[in-house]
Amino acid sequence: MEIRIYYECLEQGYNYIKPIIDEILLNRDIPVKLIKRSRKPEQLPKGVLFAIQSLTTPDILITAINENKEHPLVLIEFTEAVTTEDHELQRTYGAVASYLSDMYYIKVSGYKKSEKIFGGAEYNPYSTPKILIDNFNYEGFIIADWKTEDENIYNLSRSSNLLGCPPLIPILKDTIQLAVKSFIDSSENWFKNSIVLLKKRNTYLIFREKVDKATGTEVLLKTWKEREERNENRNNLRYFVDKKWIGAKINRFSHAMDPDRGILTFISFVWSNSYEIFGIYALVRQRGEDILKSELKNLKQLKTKLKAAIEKDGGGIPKWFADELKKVVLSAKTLNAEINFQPVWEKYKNKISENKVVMTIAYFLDGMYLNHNGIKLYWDRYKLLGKSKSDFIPLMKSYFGFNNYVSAISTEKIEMEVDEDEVTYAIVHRVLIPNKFRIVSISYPGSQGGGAILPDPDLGKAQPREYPDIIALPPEKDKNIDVILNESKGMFNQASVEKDMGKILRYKTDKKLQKALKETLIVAKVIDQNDNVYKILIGVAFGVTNNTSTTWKPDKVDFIFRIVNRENWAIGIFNQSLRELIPTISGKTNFPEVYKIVDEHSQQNLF
DNA sequence: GGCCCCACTCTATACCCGAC
DNA sequence: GTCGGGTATAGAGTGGGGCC
Repeated sequence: MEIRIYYECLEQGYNYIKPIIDEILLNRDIPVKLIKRSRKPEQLPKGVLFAIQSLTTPDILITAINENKEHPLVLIEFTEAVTTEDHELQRTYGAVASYLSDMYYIKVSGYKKSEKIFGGAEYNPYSTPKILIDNFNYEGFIIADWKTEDENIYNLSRSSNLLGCPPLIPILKDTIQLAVKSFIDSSENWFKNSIVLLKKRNTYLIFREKVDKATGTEVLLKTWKEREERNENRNNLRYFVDKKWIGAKINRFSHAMDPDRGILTFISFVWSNSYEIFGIYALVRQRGEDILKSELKNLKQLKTKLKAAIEKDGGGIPKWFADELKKVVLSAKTLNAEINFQPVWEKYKNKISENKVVMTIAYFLDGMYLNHNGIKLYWDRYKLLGKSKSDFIPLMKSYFGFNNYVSAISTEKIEMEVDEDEVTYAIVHRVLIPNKFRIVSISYPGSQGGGAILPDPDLGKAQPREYPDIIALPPEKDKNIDVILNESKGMFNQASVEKDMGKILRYKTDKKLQKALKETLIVAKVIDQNDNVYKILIGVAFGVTNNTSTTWKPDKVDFIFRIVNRENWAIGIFNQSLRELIPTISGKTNFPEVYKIVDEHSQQNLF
C-alpha cells in the first residue's frame, strides 16, 4: 500500500495536504509519496489517471496503490477567482472527471470581493454540487470555503507562513482523511463507505445544508430561458434553451476555447440524456472589427465572417479543422442550411483528441451552429465514441478509460535539479520567513492569482498585469519602506534569467510601475496611503549544478539566490541594509523527497 | 503554439424621475 | 401618459500573464 500526492505547487502538496494524510496514517507503515504532476497527460499510461488529466489539470490529486493498482481518491482544486456564473461553470471539468472516476472533488474557493466595478452574473456555487446530487446521485463534490481576511474582503486569508494555502479547512481535512482511511479498509468499496462516514460529520452536515438550499438544474435552465426572452438581440445571448436542445455560445477558438470549453463540457455532462447539446460559434462580435461586428443576414456574409473569425481565433484550432469549416460553408446553399459534418470527423478520426478544442466540440456536442441564425452542422458523437446512440456518460467513461484501473505510474526520484516552484519555495521558507520578512504575495507557477500589479488602470482589462514571483517587505515597518521583488527561475539559463531580470528591473526606474506597486501594497493593506515606498530591491533566484558555468555577472540586482545541486542554497546580497536583515547567507534546502513521472513513451524507446 | 488562469470593461436594458 | 435623459444593473465578452 502506498499513498501518493500529485501536486503542482510544493507548498500545497507538502506543507498543506501531506500533514493531513500523515495524521491519519499515524502508526501505520504506509509511505506517502510526493510526485510532481506532469502537465501533459500523454506521458501517462492509458487508464483512469490519464483519463482524468485529459479533462482537467488538478492542483492536487491524491491516489492510493493497492496490489499495484493505482486508484484516485481525491482531486483538489484551489481557486482564487471572484465568483461569477461564468467562472463557476467554466471550472467544472474537475467535478466531471471526479464523478466519472468515483472519487472526491474538493473545490477550495471563497467569496473574494473585487475592489473594481465588476460584471458577471450571480451564481450560487453550491448549485453545482446540488445539480450533481440531483442528477447523478454524486455526493463527492465538496466545497471547502476559503475565507477572506477579517479586515480585508479583497484578500483571501492564508495559512500562517503558507502563502499559497488557505488556513486549514475542517471539511477538507475530514474528506481527505476519511477517503484515505476507507481505502485502507477496503480498496473495493472505499468511496461508498467513506461517504457514509462523512455524512455523519458535522462539517459535512453544515455544507450539505447549504447545498440542499441551493437551486438545481431546473432553475438554471429557467434563468437562461428568461434571459433569452428578455433579450431582443440573440447575438448577445450566452445560453440557448430550446425544447429539444441546449446551446452555449463559443466566443472564440483561441485561448483553448476558454472559458467556453468548460461550459460546454458541463452542460453536455448534465443534459446529454435529455437534450441535444449545441455550440454556437459567434460570428457577430460586439467588439470585433467591421466584418465581425455587423449583423449576419445572408450566406455571403457568413462566408466572409467565418473567414474573419477563424483568422482572429488563429491557432486555436488545427488547420485541417479550419479548412474543413470553410469548405463546408462554401458548399452551403442557404444561410440556415443543415449539413452533416460526420464525414469530416470520420476522415480525421485519429486527430480529434490531439486538440482540446476539437475534442470538446466533436465528443461533447451534437452539432454546432455558425452563429445562432446560420448554418447548422450536425453529427453523431455516439458513433465517434464507438457506439451508436446510447447513454453518454457510460460511453464517455469507457472511451476515456475512467473505469480502467491500471498498474501504478512509474516514478523516479528527483536528484540534482530544481524547478521554479521549488526555487520560490526555498527563498520564501529558508530566507524570508526565518528572517521575519512580511510577505505580501507569492506567485507559484501553479498557484497565481494574488498580488497582481496593475500599472495602467485606465486601460481597463486591456492593461497589462504583472505578477512578480515574490513581493515582500522587511520586518520592521518604517516610514521609508523598502520593497523586495524577486523573480524565480528553475535551472539557470542565462537568456531566460536575463529576460526576467530585465522585466523586474523596470521597477527601479519606471514611475508608473512604482505607483502601481504602491497601489498593490495599499490594497493588500500592508502600507497606508501616507507611507513612502523608499527603495525597490530586486532579486533573482535560480538553480545550478556544480558544473554550471559561473561567468555570468549580473550587476544591477540587489541579491541573487542560488540553489546548488538541489541540496544547498546561498544568497549573495549587494545592498547594505538588506545584508543586515539576512545574517545567514547559506544553508541546506531541506526539500522533501520528491518524485517525477517517468515518461512511458521515452521509456519504451529504451527497448 | 497550446493551454490554463484570471480580471474586469463594455453594452444593452431596466428603471427612475421630472417636465410637459 | 409619454418623452427624454440620467443612472443602475445584468450579463456578455475578451485580453494579458505565464508556464511548458
